Amino acid sequence: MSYSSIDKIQKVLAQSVFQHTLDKKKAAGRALGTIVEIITYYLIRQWNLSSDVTIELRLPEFGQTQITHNVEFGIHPCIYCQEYEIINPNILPLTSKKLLKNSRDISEVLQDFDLIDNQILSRELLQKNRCLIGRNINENKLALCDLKSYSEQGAVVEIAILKLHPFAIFECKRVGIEEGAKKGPTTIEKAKQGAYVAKHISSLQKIRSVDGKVFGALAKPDGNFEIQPYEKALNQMIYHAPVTDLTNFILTIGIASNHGNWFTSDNPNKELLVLKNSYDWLLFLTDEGLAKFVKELILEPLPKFESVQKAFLASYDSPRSSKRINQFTKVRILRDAHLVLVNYFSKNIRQIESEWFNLLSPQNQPIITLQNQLQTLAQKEWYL
DNA sequence: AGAGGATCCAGCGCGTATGA
DNA sequence: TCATACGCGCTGGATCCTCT
Repeated sequence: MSYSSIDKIQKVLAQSVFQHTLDKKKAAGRALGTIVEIITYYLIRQWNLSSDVTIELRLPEFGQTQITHNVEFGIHPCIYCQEYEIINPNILPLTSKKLLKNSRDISEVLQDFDLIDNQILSRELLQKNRCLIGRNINENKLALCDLKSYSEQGAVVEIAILKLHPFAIFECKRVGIEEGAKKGPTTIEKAKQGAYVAKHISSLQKIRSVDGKVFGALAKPDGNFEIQPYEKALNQMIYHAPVTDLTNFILTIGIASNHGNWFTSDNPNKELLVLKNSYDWLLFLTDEGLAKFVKELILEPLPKFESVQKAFLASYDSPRSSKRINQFTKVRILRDAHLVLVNYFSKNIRQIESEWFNLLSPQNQPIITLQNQLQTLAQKEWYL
């Protein structure tokens, strides 16, 4: 069976997996939104940023810290990162507490941290991606755990200490095709929600001149502003600024799934313009990319990919009961499905970069420039 | 009045905090 | 470990509003 578009796939999922829900299409759409997030997460990992990520972090607005926003993915300065072997994890579930109990080294690394007890790997072999295990409020640091390998004999975990404040964030959006609609989505509020967050979290703020040119106003510690053309300001921050200038600077990246309905002839919808003008980078996850992911890993998986399908179906294909928990999300995922995804992205990264993503802004830049900017920021000497 | 765009909101999913 | 309450936010259809 061939699926020509994600809209068709959404309908297939609605009929097959989401039959029991009140609104099949809506439920399928919601699940596809989760898949966009998963694709984004495994792309970030494949870009060698896996040690720097947080998921669903509450981020305060710049200069207005009483207002916070949950951001999907934050990329943070990493000031420490080390793998540790846990010889006897003492059966599942593997928790933050058990890490400390079984490794003196980890206890030492985390001695200044308040422990956050989370399950890194549950009895059912569901793992928590980028599991938060500690917080140091005074020094604005987070401790995270990433499960590297697991067997009944032991586990290897990576412990990373990150600065609380990210230097980049990713937000994902999906807008499906409305039944009977000839035009694109008119869900401006979604675009505005994303735009609001993108415009309120960084110390480098976007302002406009009377002729519509965009300038960056950088709030300096001494209370003054440094104003220059936005692109120039952004480049300076990423490539030349010392870390002391980067306090509260955040590069914003939006990922929107595209179904060819964001344009009317050559004119981008207002929704798209809002997003484009708000994020530093706006990428389309293509119809083909999302459809390929769902087809190859969920609808018609090869035997080696079946654990992804299993995790997806176990999460959705029956009425939701209090017992059932989703095992296919960016945060909680079946360990085997995670391993499949890591492998899939590693093998197909070139194709994913070139065929799954289109760049909307900045124009005329390849996706490698984004990767390069993120890595440049990650490699600055943050601890100085 | 009706077309089409803007806004609202139901239903659902998810993460966290809390407390037993 | 489990249950529950709560806050937040996503999707897509329903409804409201504006313009002609």
